[in-house]
Amino acid sequence: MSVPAPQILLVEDEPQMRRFLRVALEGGGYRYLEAASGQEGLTLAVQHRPDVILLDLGLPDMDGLDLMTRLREWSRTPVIVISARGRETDKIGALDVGADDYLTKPFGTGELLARIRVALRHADPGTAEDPLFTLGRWRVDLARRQVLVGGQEVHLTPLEYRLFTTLIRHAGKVVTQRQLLKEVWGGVAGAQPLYLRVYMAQLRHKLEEDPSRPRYLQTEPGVGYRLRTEE
Amino acid sequence: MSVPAPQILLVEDEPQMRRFLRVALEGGGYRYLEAASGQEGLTLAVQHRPDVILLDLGLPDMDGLDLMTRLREWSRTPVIVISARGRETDKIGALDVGADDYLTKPFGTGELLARIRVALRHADPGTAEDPLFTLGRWRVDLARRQVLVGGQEVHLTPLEYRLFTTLIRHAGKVVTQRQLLKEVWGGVAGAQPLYLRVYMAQLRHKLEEDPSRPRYLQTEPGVGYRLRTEE
DNA sequence: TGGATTCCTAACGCATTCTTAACGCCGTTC
DNA sequence: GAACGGCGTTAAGAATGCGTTAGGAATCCA
Repeated sequence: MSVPAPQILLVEDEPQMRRFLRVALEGGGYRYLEAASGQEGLTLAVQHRPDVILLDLGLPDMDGLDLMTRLREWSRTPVIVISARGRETDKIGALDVGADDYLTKPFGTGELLARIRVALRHADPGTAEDPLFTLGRWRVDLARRQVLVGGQEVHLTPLEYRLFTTLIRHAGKVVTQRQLLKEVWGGVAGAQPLYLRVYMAQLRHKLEEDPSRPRYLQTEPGVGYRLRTEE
Repeated sequence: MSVPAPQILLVEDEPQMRRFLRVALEGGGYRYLEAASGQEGLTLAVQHRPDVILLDLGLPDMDGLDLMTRLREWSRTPVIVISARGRETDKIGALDVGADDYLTKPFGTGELLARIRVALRHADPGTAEDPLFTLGRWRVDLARRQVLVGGQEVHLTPLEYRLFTTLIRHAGKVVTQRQLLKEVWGGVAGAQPLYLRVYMAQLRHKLEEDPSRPRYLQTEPGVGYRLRTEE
């Protein structure tokens, strides 16, 4: 399952710098967006909600700090300032109105990309939802280690849970007994096919509507088991 | 009602640099803590849980990147690297193992303080959000380190509080015993699952209505513990 | 330095979970 | 149609893990 690449907005008036950074950013695997003025920068920030903003302070139409202030009124998107001004008061001013980092030109693209990774790391937590596996009335939250049947939580023992999630990982496909024993019991000697029968029965009792006629937890006689995914 | 000043841990072997930064940090209104070696730094980080860590990479007893890696196993405390090494590869390496910022010596104290403010801003995820965690009759003010049960304040020892807030940070999810031991005891060797049983029992006695039938502080046998969030 | 708090550790009883065995059912084979 | 193999079911003992208590060690603070 592929997540779209993070999008970077560059606000910079010098065409030469834009070309340079465009190559660096696209080479780094990011989606790239550019604005040549502060006004355009704000507009694009609203429209595209980039994941990181690179901001040159020396813009023709408005002061960079003003732009920061106006941006921070509604957005907490990480901003990395890139500037030719290396004076300490410039840095302090930018950081204190809400910038997250400050790079003085000239800088290496490697460092810039590393600092972008830091910014993305900061923005990330809480953005991602838990991946859910759903099937019929079942809802499995692998991150929470939680199994719901029709909204009702069902408690699974460690072995039951491992057996179940192993089948989920190979959903739709037949998993051989040998493979299940290896993945669930960890290749410990003495693991017998009998275990599978016992625990599959327990899973069916806890999860299936009619355990004697399993709808999803199906047996492939002589081979193994399979989690049926479609009706 | 005043919140205690943020605490900064400086890990730096040169006494001269320590003196200089101590003055700067205390002058900036921060509580100050120092370590002259990497080992001491890790120990103090575990014991005092500073809000920001300033780390010199050139330590005598261990490599700064190793320290970063070991710290990141259990903590997300912002780390600002201060280093005499200004090579780009040094910066990239440090940032990619988890550092949040990289300052090359010499630097101005004004810039350092501004970057500390940025780090503190990042660590406090909800300036506009609710710093309160509520669940049932519980109210936890993470900023003030205060726990209320039905309006009544309940005193927790440092370890109890850390264990509790660790579960809160992963609310709803199962936290494995290994992970809890790492995050609460700081990966110190000798931490045993027994500790968890003892402290979970204490937490339940202080927080749960019926400690023998916990409603929120739940055990996942063989796996870990979980703070239940929904009824 | 003394007192109080907090932490670590051991021991015991209880609950859950795992393992193992016995038995019944079903389909296939000879 | 009897024998066989594979599977499901149930139950009981064994093993493991968990909760609880308490006392001594370590630490902190005045």
